[in-house]
Formats: sequence, structure tokens, C-alpha cells
Amino acid sequence: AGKLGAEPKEEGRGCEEADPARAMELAEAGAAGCSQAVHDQVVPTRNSSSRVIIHVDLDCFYAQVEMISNPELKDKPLGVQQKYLVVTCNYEARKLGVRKLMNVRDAKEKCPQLVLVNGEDLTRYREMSYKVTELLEEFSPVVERLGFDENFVDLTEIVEKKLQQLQSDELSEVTVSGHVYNNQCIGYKTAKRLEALGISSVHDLQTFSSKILEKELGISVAQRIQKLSFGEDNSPVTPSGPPQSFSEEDSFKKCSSEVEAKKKIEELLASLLKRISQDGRKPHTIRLVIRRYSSEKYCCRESRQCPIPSHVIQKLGAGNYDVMTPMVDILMKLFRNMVNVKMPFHLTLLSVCFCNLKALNTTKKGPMDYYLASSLSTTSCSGKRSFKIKDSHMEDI
DNA sequence: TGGGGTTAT
DNA sequence: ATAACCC
Repeated sequence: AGKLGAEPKEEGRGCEEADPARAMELAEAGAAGCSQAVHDQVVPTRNSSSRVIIHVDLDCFYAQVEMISNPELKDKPLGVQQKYLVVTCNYEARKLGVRKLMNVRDAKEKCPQLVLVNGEDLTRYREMSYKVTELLEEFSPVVERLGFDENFVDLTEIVEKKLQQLQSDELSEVTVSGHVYNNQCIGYKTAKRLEALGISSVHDLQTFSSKILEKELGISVAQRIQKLSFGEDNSPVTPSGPPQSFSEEDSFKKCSSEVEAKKKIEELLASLLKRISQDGRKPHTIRLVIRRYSSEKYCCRESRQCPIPSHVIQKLGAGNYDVMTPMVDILMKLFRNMVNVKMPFHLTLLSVCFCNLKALNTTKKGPMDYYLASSLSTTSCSGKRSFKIKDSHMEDI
């Protein structure tokens, strides 16, 4: 199955959204099978250059986590609320007309018995999400995450091993039934641009002039989506590994003073520091993101980022050093760089992001290390550059 | 539209 | 730093 085309987007068709245990059954079936059925027609064994990839998509993930935490919720219509939105809901609720991303007021109107739990804190969802990924990684290390509730697993090697074990008379008996996917064109912006070109179905895209498409969308996007329209996707399943960034955000109706903003930034930062200390790696870059109020249309985010000073990074992990104060200081500088606080302003979102994560330095301490570290900390090099310099010196030593 | 994520430019 | 994409 192609990676990007693999998910049927219509709801309510009883499509194969699965729990992890069922996913494992499917994986076993896939490993045993040597043929794929398309339109109920059995096609021969995959050839040596093709791959076997499973796509595991967890059903109404946040709602499931809540139902596991509190089984009393299991047989009730349940919605997970973030601000004034029901971001997802269980099937009881869907039967009664509640939809994803529905207004709380509309949802309550449709379904007065709806039970709501607050899902603004993603901690438990994030933890469960990584448990699922780690479970899948036991089968193959090649697991790519997409959001919190989807994983792609490349099972090619497992399948090949299984096929070698099977006797030839067993081979002919195994079949796996397939799935036929419907027309759907891709991301929002690209879909709009395609529509402007008169392309509204997969078939339209298949038959459209490659040259014109390349001129309109750029060669990279054009060639990729046109291959996708034929079900061809040679992109690898890229192991996600640990996250490359940690962020916390909060949205609100109005924030219009620096003091108010500072309070919110401090809250976001406190949560992030907890998370980062658990992770063990250290961020070398910090970013502040804002969203300004705008009465209509799509509202863009703005951001400012800077390297985290090395003396702050060092104090990040253990110890009771106050890392909040210097960090808040940096963030407020970034804030004033974006927002002219002498003028009236109206923000609707603040977000803090730690990125450019690096593993702890595992090199053994030598006699020169203290000298090298202190001399480098006084330079104005970027983190990347100074690490390169340090590494080369280490090799020399 | 929330609260996250990734990659490309 | 932003824009596009994904959930």
C-alpha cells in the first residue's frame, strides 16, 4: 500500500481503524500472506522491489484514552473538549450526531446527554501514543509516526523471512483481502490550486499535463502528487525516533498586556521544562510563537527564535538551579521583538517551543575539556558550529 | 478550529 | 522565519 494514499478518508464506512491488538493480528496476516487482492482479484506475490507497509490508525484516540482511564465513560456518549470545541468523540456520541471539531454548544444541542472531559493537557495522550509506537517497534524498528494516533510500519523484512519459511504448498492457500480507495485530493492549499487548474479528481490529476503541473506547483510537488495519483509512492518509511521538538501552546480570546503574556509564557515554560528533563536530551534553540487577533480569514502565526545560552543549557537537566528566570528573560525579549508593547495589541495564542535537541555529551572528560568548554562558551558561534570545532579538537587530542 | 507535530524553502 | 503539510 502506498503510504500517503493508504487511508480512506470517509467516516462511517466501518473502515479499518484498529486497536493495537488487532493491528498485530493484521500484521501477522500480512506476514503470512503472499498475495494481495484488489477488487477481489488475487494478484501474484509481490516482486522483490516492492514493500509491505502497514498503517495503524487508532480510533478516536483521545476518547479511547479517556475511556481506559475511567471505564465508567465507556457506555456513555463522550466528547473530548479543548476550549469551546469537541475535538473528538467516541462512537456512542457519533451515533447521536456529534462530530469531530464540533462546537460545544452545537454538540450539546444535538446530544444533551453528552459527557465532556477536558483534553487540553496532552500529557496522557502523548504517553499512550509513544507506548503504541514502542509496541510496534518490537516487530520492526522501522516505525514512522504521524500525529499521535497513526503509525506506519515497514514489514518488508519480516514478510520476506516468513515467506522463506513457508513451504510452497502453503503459499498458494493464503490470501489477504484488499481495500479500494476513493477519490480524494491531498492538502488544503494544493487542492485549491489544483481546482483552479480544473483538477478535482484523482483521474483528472492522472491525465493532466506533467509539464504544466510542474510549472504551476514546482517540480517537486508536481512529480510527487502525480505519482501518488497512480498509487505510486516510493517514499521510505522513516523511523521517527524521539521527537525533534517539544512545544506547549495555549489559545485564548484575548491577551493584550505584557504582564498577562508573561504569566502565560511562564506556565507554558514550566510544563516544557518538566518534559525536557524527563527526555534527557537538551534543547539548543528556543522559539516563541504568537497569533494576533484578526477579525476574519486565515490567521498566520509569527515566531522568533534564538539559541539557548550554553550556561543555561548546562543547568537544564539535574540540579535545582533556577532555569526559569533566564529562560523567561529570553522569551520576553523575543516577545518584545515581535510585539510593540507600546502600542495596543491583541493576541489569541502563545506557544513556546524547544527544538534543536542534542543528546548529552557522552565523550569522556579529558584534561583539556574544561579549557575547551570555557573558551567556546565565550565565542559567539552558533551551537552547531561550536560543536564541530569541539569535535575536531577532540579528535586531535 | 485545538494542541500538537514534520519537512521544504 | 515562514509556509505547507499531517493528525
